Amino acid sequence: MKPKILLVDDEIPIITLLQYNVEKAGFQTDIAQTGPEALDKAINNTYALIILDIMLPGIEGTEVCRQLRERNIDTPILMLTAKGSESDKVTGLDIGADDYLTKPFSPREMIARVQAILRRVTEQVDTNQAICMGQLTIFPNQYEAKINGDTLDFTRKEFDLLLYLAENKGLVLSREQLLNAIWDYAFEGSTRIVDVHISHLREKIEANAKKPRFIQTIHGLGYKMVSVP
Amino acid sequence: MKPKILLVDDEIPIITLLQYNVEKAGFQTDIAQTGPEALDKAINNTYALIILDIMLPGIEGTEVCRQLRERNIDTPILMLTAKGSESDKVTGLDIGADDYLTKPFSPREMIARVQAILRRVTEQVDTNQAICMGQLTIFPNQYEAKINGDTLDFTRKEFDLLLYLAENKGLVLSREQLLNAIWDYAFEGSTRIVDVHISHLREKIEANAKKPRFIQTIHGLGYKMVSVP
DNA sequence: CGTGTAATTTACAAGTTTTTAACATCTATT
DNA sequence: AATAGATGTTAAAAACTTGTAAATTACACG
Repeated sequence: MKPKILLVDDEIPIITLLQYNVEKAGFQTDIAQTGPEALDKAINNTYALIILDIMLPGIEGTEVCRQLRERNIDTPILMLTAKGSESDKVTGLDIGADDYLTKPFSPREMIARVQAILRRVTEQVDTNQAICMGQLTIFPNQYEAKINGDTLDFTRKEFDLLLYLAENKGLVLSREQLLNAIWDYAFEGSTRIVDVHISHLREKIEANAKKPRFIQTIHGLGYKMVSVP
Repeated sequence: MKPKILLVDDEIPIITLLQYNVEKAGFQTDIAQTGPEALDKAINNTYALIILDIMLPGIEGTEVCRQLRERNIDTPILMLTAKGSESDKVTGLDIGADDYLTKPFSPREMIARVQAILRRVTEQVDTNQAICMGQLTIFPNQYEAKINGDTLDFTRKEFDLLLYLAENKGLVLSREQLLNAIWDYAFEGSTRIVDVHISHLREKIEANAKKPRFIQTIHGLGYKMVSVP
């Protein structure tokens, strides 16, 4: 799906110009003509970017920007400023905009800036490949997992174990295999380490479940992770 | 070395006028008199700017412009148009020109536009982009960050570290990774230098927070920056 | 050459995780 | 149902990691 960009300006000709060029560059658009409308839309939707004029009736663009940041809405913002005065530029960035553009601007430059901002943002998404298992999503590079949107924290061994189970979901893994994979070397003798960590893991990811769901015990063999409990 | 500008027009008197003024303004020049010649030169050389007449024998100026953009050649283009009707074509602004100028024009105005475009382009290289993380905004080019509008001061290492964390926000970065990224080479042995700088950073950006917020410690692994603490 | 600032090392307390060990509970088999 | 072995759970000990203050070194600048 194409990324969606919110265009905020009170002048129809500017909106039209923006819309034409932004859509031509391969984005979807949404429009707001006043500060309150922009706030409302930005809060209740997910945009890839907001192009925000500084001069708006009602609430100023700077104020819209500041209020969004206050609510920890991190959508990248490209500010449009009318004058080239330094003060405008500084205040634009001060309040949490990602970049600014002085009117009049060439459409090409505008698109270049839009893409520069998005490039920076999407570069991160690349590194975010996740492992999905029903309600549970694991983010290997962030040492983090989410269940129904709630973030779960793990200790290192717990996370390594969870990740290994998830990477081999559906397979029965013996304690020995898990020891070799996660503890780097074969523990001598018998140890219950794996069981203890499994127990902790279950406590975290199966908090409100009576029976083990994601992690199943295969008696006499080991453990197995299943994606749809 | 002086920036080089490609002048494209089929009328020698116009070329001469352009050349005289552009060179007087401190640029080098190159000349093309037909569309194909212009395309060839623009593709095989690097110019700071192209001044392109819309009326050309063979291929029209608009077509030259479109073909260049199609090849992802981003050299800024200033179009020259004869009358209002022609200028419409350009103001449609979908052919990728950066600005246009209606003939007849004053040399002074032409130079002003040339310089405006070049300023915009060079500015774009690395000005104003900020990194935004909720209340915290980082200005990479200014060695400065603001939190709720208050300016924070950092030492160089602190800022480098903050910036690197911010650029990789969400990702867990090991001490070794940070050392490689910010200290340029791998420190031998064990050192606590990263921790010490993290401690200083936190003191500055998390002044009134009990628990670490922006910078999280991932025990046994390293640190991770999050935009919504 | 001092002086002041920043960078680094050191040291140790405080904090967290991992492991062990012990006991409770469960499962399969007779 | 009894039993032996396997698994679940918990708490405390051990091992390791991190936070930070203070001491030391490096370094730029007058």
